[in-house]
Amino acid sequence: MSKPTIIDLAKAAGVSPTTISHAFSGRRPVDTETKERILKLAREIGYHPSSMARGLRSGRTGTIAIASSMPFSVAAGPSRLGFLMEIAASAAMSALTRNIALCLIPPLAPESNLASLGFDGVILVEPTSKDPLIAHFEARHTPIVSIGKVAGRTDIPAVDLRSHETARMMLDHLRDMGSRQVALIVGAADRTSQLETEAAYVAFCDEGGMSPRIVRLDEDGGEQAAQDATRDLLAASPHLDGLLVPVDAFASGALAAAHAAGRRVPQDLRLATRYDGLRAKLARPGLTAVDLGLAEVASLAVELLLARLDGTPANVMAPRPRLVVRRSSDPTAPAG
Amino acid sequence: MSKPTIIDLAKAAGVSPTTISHAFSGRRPVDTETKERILKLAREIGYHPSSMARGLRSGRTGTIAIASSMPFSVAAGPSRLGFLMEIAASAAMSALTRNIALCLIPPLAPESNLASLGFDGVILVEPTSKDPLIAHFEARHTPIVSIGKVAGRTDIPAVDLRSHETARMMLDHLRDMGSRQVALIVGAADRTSQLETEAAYVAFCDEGGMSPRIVRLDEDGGEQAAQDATRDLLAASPHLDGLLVPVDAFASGALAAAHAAGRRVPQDLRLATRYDGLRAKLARPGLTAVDLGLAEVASLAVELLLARLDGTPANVMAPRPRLVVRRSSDPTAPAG
DNA sequence: GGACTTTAGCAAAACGTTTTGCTAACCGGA
DNA sequence: TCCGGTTAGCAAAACGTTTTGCTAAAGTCC
Repeated sequence: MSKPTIIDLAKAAGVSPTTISHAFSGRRPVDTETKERILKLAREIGYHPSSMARGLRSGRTGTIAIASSMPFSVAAGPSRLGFLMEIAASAAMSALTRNIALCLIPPLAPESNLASLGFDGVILVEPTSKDPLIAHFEARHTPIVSIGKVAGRTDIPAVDLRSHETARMMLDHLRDMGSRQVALIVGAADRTSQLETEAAYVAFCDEGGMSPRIVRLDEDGGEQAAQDATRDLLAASPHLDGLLVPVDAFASGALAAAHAAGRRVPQDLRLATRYDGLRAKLARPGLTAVDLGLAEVASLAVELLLARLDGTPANVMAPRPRLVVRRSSDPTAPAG
Repeated sequence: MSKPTIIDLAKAAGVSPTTISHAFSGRRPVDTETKERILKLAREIGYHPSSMARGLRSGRTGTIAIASSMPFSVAAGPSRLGFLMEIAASAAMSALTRNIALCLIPPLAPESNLASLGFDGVILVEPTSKDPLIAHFEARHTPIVSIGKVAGRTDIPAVDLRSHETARMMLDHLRDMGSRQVALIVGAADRTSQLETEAAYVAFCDEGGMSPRIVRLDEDGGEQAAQDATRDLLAASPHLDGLLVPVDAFASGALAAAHAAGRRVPQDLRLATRYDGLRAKLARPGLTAVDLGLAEVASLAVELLLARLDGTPANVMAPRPRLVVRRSSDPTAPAG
């Protein structure tokens, strides 16, 4: 006996398929007693409406996707995985409560294979402005929303990650803790979070009369690249006493370089990073970081996408970021 | 202009829909020249076959799911997230190369909402033998494969994680490094990996004339529970000089407790854990762990599920686990 | 130059829903 | 008794594919 269809159920209940459909969808009134009989019977024979047949009729697959185009070494390596997956897990929950399945599009998915899959919409995590995934889905008329605004693309609804505010919060904190010469180590891609961070940093330097020192690293390089760059930076600029390193993998590398160079953290050199993931928590000393409220960000992104599917998109703000102070910047912070 | 259908393309190419279908699927020969014309035209007008229509006809959704029933605090908290997500990311890649989408079923998904989603099959990550997810999908006739065998369920095709071998490898290593009294701290659920680890441990103790000392912890407790339990354990058994702690979150806690109790790791107390994730790498000292080859495990699971869908399931072995020795057990291991 | 086989393609019937009229029965009011 | 309105339900047409026979036309063999 294969899966029962709406016809089987209709026969069993002695009504027409139409009535079954209405009983489930509620789009037309059905006699209460009949409806209950139908639902009970459905449970008994194990009937579940076929998502494909429904989708074919309604034009929706009931499936959305989430993707990040980060380089694989950053995205799938341990460093970025946390960030992306923390979002994905929350988004999946959020979607599921609306009877929508969330698919994972792995980084570097060969475009050709994406083609045949049908998603109602897609969430892009911090795409760059020229991201191939944007082009891909736009060509396919798949609605996009992004987590983090896309530079120059105001037409893509986004959850604003407040990166300017986040950066400013960290910089002010470093200053309050005593740093007078802060450098910035950042990824080279033109993600909005990095652009806004740079802007906030330049403004910060301006106000404090510092000369800005920005190091841009290829995201592919990961921890090791950051360690090398930081070694050189510290050698060239011995007066540095603060380091803003938004990418957590880079922060790990910077911390290692600081140790190697004999700088005491946080006494000689204060460090802060953006994503408050496992890396920040487990580093010694723990890395001062920012709680971005990713669970809520993910929920907002799902809601935003659904709103977009219904034709009423409206940009939305991430929850206010919250500084998590640890020993990498504040010697009085609790250990652990 | 809405999405072009096979009919539009057929008209444009001056052939019947049948021919289009064959041109794409290759199930019947089509004149090479005609086929090329069709494919070219398809690209031009932006035709993509509808996955739903296809699915409706063929009975496949082209979507598989991956789920873990780990308690949320363990699964979605930073501790287990790495393990699950490392698998999920690889599985997604693997599925995508076969034109299949991988959906994420978040831990603790309310069953009611799972109901309406149609998956061709599902991969369960280390389910317990009485896992509600198993019951759920079996009731729905959704084919299941699991990563890690399911105790008492030889009918569920599984990727054998070789947990007995893995445990033995770690125990032998601890002995070789000088441990004479090794305790085991393990999760309380009846996952095969834990059962096999216990069995291996008991056999190991037997051979070496040790009296086994097993602490079973509720997986919900996370790092803190492990820290508390380890504190008590070390106080009660001061002669302990080795600790096998397969769950990496527990291992973090155990390490903290060891430090707090003034035990030097690895000189007084050697420690090993199973999953070689961020935790093991970042701990100080680094935790000796096992490279389980999760990327390959995930691929195997996808292949296994696909084989099961085609009716030819056959259990399969994970790649041979590989010990990653770090300072938590071997003082001569390289730092970092 | 027949009798086969191969090749290239078409028509039509599924697949399991949702949606859109439509009908028949019933109700209350005038 | 008739009329408008409500209620409960049905029949049939989509939705966009894949699949199964079928038909011509062309090639192959003796």
